[in-house]
Amino acid sequence: MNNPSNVSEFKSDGKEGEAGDVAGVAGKRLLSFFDRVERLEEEKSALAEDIKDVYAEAKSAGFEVKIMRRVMKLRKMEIEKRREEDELLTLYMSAIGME
Amino acid sequence: MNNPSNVSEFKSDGKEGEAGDVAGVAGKRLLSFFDRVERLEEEKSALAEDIKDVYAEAKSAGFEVKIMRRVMKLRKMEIEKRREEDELLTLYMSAIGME
Amino acid sequence: MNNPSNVSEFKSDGKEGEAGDVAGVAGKRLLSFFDRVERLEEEKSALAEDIKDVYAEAKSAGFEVKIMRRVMKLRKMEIEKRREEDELLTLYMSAIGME
Amino acid sequence: MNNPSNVSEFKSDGKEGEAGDVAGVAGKRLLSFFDRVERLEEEKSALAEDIKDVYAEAKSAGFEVKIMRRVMKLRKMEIEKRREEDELLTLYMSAIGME
DNA sequence: ACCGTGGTTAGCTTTC
DNA sequence: GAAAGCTAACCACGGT
Repeated sequence: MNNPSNVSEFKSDGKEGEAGDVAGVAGKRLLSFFDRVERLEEEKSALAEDIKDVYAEAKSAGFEVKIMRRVMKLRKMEIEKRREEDELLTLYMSAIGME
Repeated sequence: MNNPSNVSEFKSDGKEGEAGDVAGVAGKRLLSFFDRVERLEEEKSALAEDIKDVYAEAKSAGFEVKIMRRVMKLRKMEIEKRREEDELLTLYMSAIGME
Repeated sequence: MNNPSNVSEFKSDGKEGEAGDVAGVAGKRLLSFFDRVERLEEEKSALAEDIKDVYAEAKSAGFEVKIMRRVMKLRKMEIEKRREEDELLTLYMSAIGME
Repeated sequence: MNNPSNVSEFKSDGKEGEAGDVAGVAGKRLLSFFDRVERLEEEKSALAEDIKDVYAEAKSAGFEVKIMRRVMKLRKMEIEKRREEDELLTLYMSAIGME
């Protein structure tokens, strides 16, 4: 996309009026995307906070956060590995014509 | 914490029976922390997926994701900046006895 | 480092003469770092090329590159996992005072 | 390549004996490819380590790694640009019969 | 309060 | 031209 028609419609504030007044309907659409992303990121940050809180709680219960994080990482790696093995199997099978 | 009493109770599988059978109640507690973290991380990942989806949707609507991400970053910085300014303002005001 | 003494010595070409003429000896030192990095990156790129070549050779021998890459990935993950497990064990041991 | 004759010969461990005992010579060939790739990737990783080390050294000499990476990027782009210009020049020259 | 480390994300490269 | 894999920058956390 070398000369995208939507580019001129990017705007970051409302100085020229309501979003969309200038550039047409695209501004509104874009704004809606931004709002959705912003909302999702807020929720995501909240979850990150929650996770920190759990670790803090565990720490004050006498557990070592550093080790716990490692364990979690290992768990994740195991899940990943299993998933990868499954995918490989699928690949094999389709390669030899089974499905 | 040089010799934490709970450390010896870490275990990663159930070979010796239910968590806690061997090490007492701490193992159960620890396991519960792990599960809570895992659960939260799954939700967090799901949200990350959602965000990616929104960007993908925006892209197929003709917008440039790269630019959009920049805008989101700026938005975030502005919000952050405003928040800090407010805090500073509050500080000054309380310093001179206003509230 | 808020006001690093070396900053003014960054320069990317030789318009003002030999590196170091202006800023002193630091320019020469910096240039030497750049050259070393550049050399290493060239070697690295060459290896990436070699790897591509091997895959190409395997492909023309009738093997499926896609699957081969997956196998390599899995191999790598297994090695990583093992390493991670070892490190975790080390952490455990130091946590309970063994070494 | 829908039904490659070598596919059935993929195997990831040695349970059935030496690679190649079962599937013939192809297994050995494949294994050799894997080993070559693995070897090259190890060398590549080692170089990546070396590069990191150089940056670390530069950092402890008071330079800013972040800026240095930018400079390297620019250098690379310039080299690339020059190369492309040369190619274009060659093309033009051959187009008008010069060599 | 800073530094170092580790994890996440974005951009780039390469593949299909 | 889209999709995936790789690499490098960024950010946040924990430790000192």
